[in-house]
Amino acid sequence: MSRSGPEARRGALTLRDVSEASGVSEMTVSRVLRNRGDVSEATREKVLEAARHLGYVPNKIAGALASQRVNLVGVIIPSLSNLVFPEVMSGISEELEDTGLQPVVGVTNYSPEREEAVLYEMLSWRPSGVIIAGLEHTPAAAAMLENAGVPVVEIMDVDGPCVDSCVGISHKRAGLEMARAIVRAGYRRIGFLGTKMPEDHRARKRMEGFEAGLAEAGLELEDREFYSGGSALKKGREMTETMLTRSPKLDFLYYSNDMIGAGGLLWCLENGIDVPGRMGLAGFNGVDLLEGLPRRLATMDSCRREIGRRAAAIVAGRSPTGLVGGERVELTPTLEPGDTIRAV
Amino acid sequence: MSRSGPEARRGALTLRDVSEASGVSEMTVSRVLRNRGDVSEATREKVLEAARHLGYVPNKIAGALASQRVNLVGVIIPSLSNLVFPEVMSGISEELEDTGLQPVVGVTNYSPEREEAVLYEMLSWRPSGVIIAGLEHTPAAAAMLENAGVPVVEIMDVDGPCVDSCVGISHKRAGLEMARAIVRAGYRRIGFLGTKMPEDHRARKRMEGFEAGLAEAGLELEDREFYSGGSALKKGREMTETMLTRSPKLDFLYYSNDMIGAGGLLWCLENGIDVPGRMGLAGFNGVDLLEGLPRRLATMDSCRREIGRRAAAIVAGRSPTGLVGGERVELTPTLEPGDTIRAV
DNA sequence: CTGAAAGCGCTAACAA
DNA sequence: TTGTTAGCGCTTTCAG
Repeated sequence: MSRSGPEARRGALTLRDVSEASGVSEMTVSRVLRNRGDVSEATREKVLEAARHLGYVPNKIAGALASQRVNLVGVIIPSLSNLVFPEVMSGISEELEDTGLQPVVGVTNYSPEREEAVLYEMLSWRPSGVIIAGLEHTPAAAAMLENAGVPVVEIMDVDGPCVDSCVGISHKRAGLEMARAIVRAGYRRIGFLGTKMPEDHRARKRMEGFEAGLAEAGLELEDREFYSGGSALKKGREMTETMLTRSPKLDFLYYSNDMIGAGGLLWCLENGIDVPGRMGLAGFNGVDLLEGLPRRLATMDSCRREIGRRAAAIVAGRSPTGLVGGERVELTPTLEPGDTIRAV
Repeated sequence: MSRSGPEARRGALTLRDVSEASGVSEMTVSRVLRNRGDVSEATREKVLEAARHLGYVPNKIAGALASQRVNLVGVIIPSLSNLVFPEVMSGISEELEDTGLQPVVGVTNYSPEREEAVLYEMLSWRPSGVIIAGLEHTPAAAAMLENAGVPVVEIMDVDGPCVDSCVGISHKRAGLEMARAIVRAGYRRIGFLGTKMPEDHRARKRMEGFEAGLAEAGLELEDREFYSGGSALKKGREMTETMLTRSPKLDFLYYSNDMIGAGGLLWCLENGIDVPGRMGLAGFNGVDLLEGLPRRLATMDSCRREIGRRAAAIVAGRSPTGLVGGERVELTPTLEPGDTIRAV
């Protein structure tokens, strides 16, 4: 409340204030504050002292306008409550740490229209790069990405064309591999449980890949169940009960994410179902929550942190490949069979 | 890659480009694009058409510098993986939705130094307001907040003095109430399990309040255990086992968050411990994951979404109180006894 | 309803 | 090593 001290004035402090207080020209003050160019130690001290004393905070808006450089990287993701995306963010932050770049997050709630709006808003701040989840965008959003004039990295998914660079895994392949492992383990009557969201393209691709994998063995999904909203763990239970009531002969349940898979696992154990003997289970993502469950749910690691790191490296111009854009990085998720798939 | 179309040029499009393309002055183009001032329908159409055609994205940096207004609200939180903070973010986003303001997140990883740095960075973009978790800051950070010249809302906690406004719950009180409920239910030999982080002031305050509540009944904590890092669910299990091995006579375990509490619950159930008869359990936060567990863990709702909403309302100048800063909003968490505290 | 001029606070480029 | 001069792209203000 106080607004006291030397800063009690309309508007924030400017370089000029520091310049006057230190008796050094604005330009030199600017240099000191940016550690640019040669400045004598004496002057440097004077300036720093004055700036500190006044409590000067540089105006990056003006700086950015003048220098045409913005140390921001826009990161556009569907959700923060998904658990997966905060991990991607960690990877990005880690990699950006000592580059001087700062991530700025925008959340779309899996809505293409929100994505378009968020992207527009971000680009209007002229960031140094954009990292955006997914390969599917509205035409307008795609056009913006196309014309952004800065590195654009589409992450999470590599099943499709990308605007500039992409880093992710093939969700089709992930589904396919899981299906093969399941078939190999001898399961034959398989159900799928997932999200209802039509905009969750990656979950959709996993299911498609999964079905393709089953098809190789002449199998088809025997049942499906979808949910939206609410506690995923609870939904996992409920869906599992629903499905097994409807299709009691199933011997495997493939969940589109670990959280509902965990719910299903708990339900099966409580109901005395022999897992993985009578019933096999698998999820997707490799979240660390699984480590605390009574049994380790089979899953497939989605390489989230690594995806974040690699994407950030590209934006920061530090990609190990040395390329400057137009990169396509496909990471390989590892199957973690856990305790819920029979050993072959 | 392509950089094709009318935008294939160095640097991004400017108002001038739209002006030239539409034959309307820059000033009027600006008015159209901001819906400001009266513009004839004909002119408006021409401008919009040209802007759309070119793919013009306004430069907010220049706009902000000229207008001295930035539609950004800085939000500074300790972590994104904590589950709690994404929910606060949702509350903030919801409330800001139709205000024209946009939240920008900064993450501190519970480090005061990081907080200071993140705050500095944010303020250098001259946001319209700041929402920051916690009441404890470095002196420099406190000074920056003090002199920010915009609304500052400290959230999550109200146990202490705040710079401008604050919205949260009393964690001391939360701990106190929980202790009373536990004592009332007849438990007497109580252990505490929590995070090791010395910078988690709210967890610390809950523990202090909890001990004060026990003291009212002439009780003391009989044992404590702390963790850091790793899967919280798993840590909850491990700590529970450790503690019950060390102090087998305990009859209640109070966890500093729901996730480790859930781990503890699972461990107890698997080990045939009668919950809540032989052993009572409680966590904190009221996360919806609890709904999917075999038994409902006792917890206390931390009002996260509401905290986000109220804080955002203050920043947006929409607070129901009509005050302009200097507000102190204490929310009241509700105790949810679940199935892990004996009925009285 | 539309336009011209001035300048937001800073930095690039050049001069001293 | 330091200072001066021009803007960055937009909006404010004021004049038509």
